[in-house]
Amino acid sequence: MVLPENPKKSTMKEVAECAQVSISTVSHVINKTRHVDKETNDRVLKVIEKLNYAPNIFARGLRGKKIRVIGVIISDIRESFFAEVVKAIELTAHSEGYSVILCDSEDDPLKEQLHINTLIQNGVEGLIFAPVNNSTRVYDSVIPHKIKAIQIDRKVYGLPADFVGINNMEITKKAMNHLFAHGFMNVGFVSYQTNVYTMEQRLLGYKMATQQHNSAKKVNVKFIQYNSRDNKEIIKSWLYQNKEIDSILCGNDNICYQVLRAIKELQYEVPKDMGILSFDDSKWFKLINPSITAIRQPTNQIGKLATELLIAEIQNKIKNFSQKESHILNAELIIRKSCRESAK
Amino acid sequence: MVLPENPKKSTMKEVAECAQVSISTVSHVINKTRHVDKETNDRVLKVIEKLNYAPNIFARGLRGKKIRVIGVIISDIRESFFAEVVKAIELTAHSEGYSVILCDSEDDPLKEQLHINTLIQNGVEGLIFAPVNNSTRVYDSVIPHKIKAIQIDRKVYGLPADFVGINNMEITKKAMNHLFAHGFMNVGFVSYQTNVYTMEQRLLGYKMATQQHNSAKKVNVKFIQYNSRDNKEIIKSWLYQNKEIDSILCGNDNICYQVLRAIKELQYEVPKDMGILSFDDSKWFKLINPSITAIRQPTNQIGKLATELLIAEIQNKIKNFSQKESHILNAELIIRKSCRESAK
DNA sequence: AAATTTGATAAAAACGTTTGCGCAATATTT
DNA sequence: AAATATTGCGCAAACGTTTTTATCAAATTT
Repeated sequence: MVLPENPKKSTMKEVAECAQVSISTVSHVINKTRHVDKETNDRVLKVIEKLNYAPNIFARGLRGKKIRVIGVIISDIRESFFAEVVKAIELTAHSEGYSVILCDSEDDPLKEQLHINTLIQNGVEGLIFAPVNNSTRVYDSVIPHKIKAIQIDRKVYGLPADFVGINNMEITKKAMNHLFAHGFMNVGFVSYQTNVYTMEQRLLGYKMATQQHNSAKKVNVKFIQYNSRDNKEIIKSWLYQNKEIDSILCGNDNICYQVLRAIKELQYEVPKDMGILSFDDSKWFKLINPSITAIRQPTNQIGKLATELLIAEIQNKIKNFSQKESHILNAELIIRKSCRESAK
Repeated sequence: MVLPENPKKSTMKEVAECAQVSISTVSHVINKTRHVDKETNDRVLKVIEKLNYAPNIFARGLRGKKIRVIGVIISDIRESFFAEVVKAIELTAHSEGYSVILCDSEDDPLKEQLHINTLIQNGVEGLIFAPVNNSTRVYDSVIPHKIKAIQIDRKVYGLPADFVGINNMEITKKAMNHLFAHGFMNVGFVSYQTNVYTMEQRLLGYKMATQQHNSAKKVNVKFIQYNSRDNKEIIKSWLYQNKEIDSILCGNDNICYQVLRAIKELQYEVPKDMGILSFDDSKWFKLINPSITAIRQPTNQIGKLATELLIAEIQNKIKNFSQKESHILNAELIIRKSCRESAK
């Protein structure tokens, strides 16, 4: 391996000396912040190239310059939804010259608070996060630092942050009606217990659709813990105790996985004995037999839009500070074969 | 939302004034870097608490203090293998007080180089990366900055970085022998084309096992592009042109997905017409019918060990600089039902 | 009792940028 | 030709820490 000519980090001062100009001129050349004579400019650039110079980010940050780093806090990077969103965030951020610090909250408010604090201490210019719960308390620390923030997936009211997410209530209703239309009369809902508006909306959609369809029917919701190992067993006993349930709406692909395992062990057949419909369209849904009908969220769009909004706000290309908006994207129902006619 | 008492970022100077001590005393209290009178110490701490003071990371970094950020470069966070490894990296790093900047190289050497440069500019103390190819040229820029690095998954010789990965050749042989033992005579190998030692080892294992089993048999390898949309079709035509192939070893779960789709469209039956064995144990493998036999990599261990090694090196808790080690962990063959007796 | 050591803190010099201020020299207007 | 505007650039003061050196009293040793 060949070492570059100058093995130690060079500074602006060295560049200045080597190019026979003042430090300030070098700075202005780099930042294009005032006019510099073409000839001088080229000379400086050449020296920068030769010395392999790159500005010291700490000195820059200290002088109040933007350092182009954003923080992202999500529940768990292993969830396909978040992996896809983060991928889109990364791509968009990098294309605008921003780096991304990733944090998993694991839906733990304490971890969330901790991450917010470290991110702010690390000097991030902005934050994209999926709030753990409805408490605005956790975000108080963001305000005094004037950090811009965007909330994704889950929405908390009263937060000074735009929201990017989907039309949860409507798509849930649509999914429910799809189930009803195919003869499923008793839809159960399995989801993680999270105290956020998003979940409220889904529940509302679920309840409204159920009651609209047949007001006598009762709703049946099973909340499971995010990190619990017993979820399969819990679902099994729930199904065992609620024999009238003929179909399940799953809160995400991971939950659907647990549900499918439970169903398999109970030797129920999909869709004959049990209809399945899941939030988040895992690619594996296409391959499973029967293939799984799913609600596809526009993960790329969510990540891209959130990042674009954040960066626009950071760069003050944007409106009134106090007016925060919700950006509601459309989720899509992908119809496959797990919701055919029910036998019950 | 209640705003904290002091809405603007406070500085050390303010703390000093408020506590009636000098700035240096405050610094020493914070860093525990010299003895301070108990009473003074407590007073300073109380003021810090009250003013909600946190040190400015840029000023710190400028003075050469460690800032506890590491960079991670992997191919694509949406790949389950990397998502799991990154998760483990994050957990370990956070528990040691480090933050993680995430970058996807997308197996593009240019992006890799770009990311390395920005990470270094962002002042990361260390790097964990899955090299895109065998060229050491890309990493030259790391050396002069004295950034510690660990390579994971893929190994490049001559890089001044420890390696953490698995016993690729051995596990590949083991997988092949499992196929042979179940009557599959013509194993095809589908993988991404990457020019790294890891892949060479897998290929070697594949070839050695094939020739050891029956020296007359020829090897049959199909390389596909990482981001290509045509992979399913490419695999179909490859299988169409190589009718003798009775089983497939897949380079990862994503490839396995493409292979399974191709097979489904060709209306082959697994395992009767085609045996399947895949690197990377996706949770969905358990649910697919038939369930897929897979090579499980210890992703948590890989991420954890890599991070621990890196942090140990950063903190100089470690040995001779020039002596780099390979840490080879054991992958595991998870036997399921996609490799039963062949009918061919 | 003078000399030395120790203990506790303060003062000030870095670290490498950005940026407001100002000064020439040249070009343009009166 | 004098007055004014423009162009091109250097000087030096921040930014908020860490860390070396200095100070000054009290405690200990001679």
